[in-house]
Amino acid sequence: MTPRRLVDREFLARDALDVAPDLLGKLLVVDGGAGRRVVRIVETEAYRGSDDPASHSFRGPTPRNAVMFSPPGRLYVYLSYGIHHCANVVCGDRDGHAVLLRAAAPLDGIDAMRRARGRAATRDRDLCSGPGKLAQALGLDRSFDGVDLLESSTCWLEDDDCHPSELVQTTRVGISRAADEPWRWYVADDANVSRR
DNA sequence: CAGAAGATCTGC
DNA sequence: CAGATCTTCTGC
Repeated sequence: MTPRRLVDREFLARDALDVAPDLLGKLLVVDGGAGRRVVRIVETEAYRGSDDPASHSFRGPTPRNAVMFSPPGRLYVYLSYGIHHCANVVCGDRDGHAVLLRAAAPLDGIDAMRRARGRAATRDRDLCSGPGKLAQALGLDRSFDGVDLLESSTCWLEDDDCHPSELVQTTRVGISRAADEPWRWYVADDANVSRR
């Protein structure tokens, strides 16, 4: 059994543009009531505060996005379209930067993920192949907003020295403003990436 | 205070 | 391809 190495604060205290590609291949672990669930991150997007009209933090702090302006390493979780939750890792230096976790490969606790996802999830690659699916599979909701991934015993990021061979950089999904910025990254040829 | 938009997903 | 579903923010 290899020792667990957490993604550290310094790693996350950088521009979202640097953190987003570097989070590919890292492990996200949720150890809650439904048992231990582990996924490997395969798709991310950078959101860049006041430099990014598509970011929730573009116009400064509000009650909803307050966590985005806290120190790096917190989870920012919001409700999307009144139905789905989306989970982000706050990064940068209290400047509203965050990385949206868009897709992941299920590694452990797959039964729990399938139960959480319900009827639509038949194949493993349908469990976490989108931000809403990922949050649902892992049970991440608004109650996780503000959780410190470096201090929590329920939710954290691990580095097990997995380095994806080839990354693809392209434009972000589902936004209307700053739609041309190439701030989305995913692992090439990974079956769990959204919209394939 | 009303209205519109929204970092999505699913089933038809 | 449209409906689900509701919170948040903006403009009047």
